Amino acid sequence: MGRSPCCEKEHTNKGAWTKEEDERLVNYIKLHGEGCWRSLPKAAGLLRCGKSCRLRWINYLRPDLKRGNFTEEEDELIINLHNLLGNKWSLIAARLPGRTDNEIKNYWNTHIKRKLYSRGVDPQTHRPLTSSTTVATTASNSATGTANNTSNNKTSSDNNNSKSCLFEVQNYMTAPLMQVPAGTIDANVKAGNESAEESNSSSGVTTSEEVFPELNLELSIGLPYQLHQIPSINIKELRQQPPQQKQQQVSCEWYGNLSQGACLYCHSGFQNTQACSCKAMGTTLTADNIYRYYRPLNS
DNA sequence: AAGATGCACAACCGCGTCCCA
DNA sequence: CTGGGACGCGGTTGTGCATCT
Repeated sequence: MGRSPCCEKEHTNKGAWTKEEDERLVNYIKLHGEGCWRSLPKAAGLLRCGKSCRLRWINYLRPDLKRGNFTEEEDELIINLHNLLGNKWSLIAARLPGRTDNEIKNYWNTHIKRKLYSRGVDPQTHRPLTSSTTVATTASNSATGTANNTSNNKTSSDNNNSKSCLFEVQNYMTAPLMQVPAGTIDANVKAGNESAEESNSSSGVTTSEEVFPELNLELSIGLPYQLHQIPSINIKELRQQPPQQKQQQVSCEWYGNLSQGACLYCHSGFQNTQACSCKAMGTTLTADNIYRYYRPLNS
């Protein structure tokens, strides 16, 4: 059974937004706030579907967006986060203030992939572009074996790699966070690849229980200043909660359901064990601990 | 100067998830 | 429990601009 269309396509504009449309959208959101995207176009006098309005606002018109080129620091952060999270652009964007998932995704595809190839690193697996890789990665690397052809990488192997990456993260997360040294990615890559390849070459098979030492478990990755910000959880759903429920629901699990915040553990499918420190802390997040795991976009 | 090609990025599309009646 | 609406995400496409030939 098909889904009903999000809008009446014959009565909506498509393509590039005009300045007037932008102004209408911005003015409306300034007055009424975000949300209720389906009804927004009509209320704002726009011949657009709600989805299009939402995208235009989030990716282009939002006042807190950072303009201009990515810094070297941001580059490295994106690479590290991609190593951890795979193609979870929204999660990555949540760690980069002022950047959108779409922007990061585009930047990844146009710049960072090339940068990694030039370093001899496979952008999907974050491993050296050599043929001596593990059995587990052989299938995916067969596509990346044509390292110069990025378009060839847009195959199902990409998906497999993303899933594989997340799966690896999940495996890692079975270890308590504090037992993992907060080393740098570079150091871990250097030390880890050798041991990983060594163990793989001896066994010949990568099992789901094996770990991948090059992954950096320092989950407080982020631009430094945001770690000290006091978050302002100004989310629609939170406002709608009865007052007595608010504190109780500011929990890891609760926030894990919101795309605007990101618990790296929960979003990676990790639940209900000691490694998920935000759960272990109890149900209340504090200003001290929240930024280890979350960065609400509208903070 | 003009067409071809490549690049960057805005925008679209389809699907998954959540929530509620 | 179930079906449908709304939203968000990731992949893909379209388009304008820059560079090359």
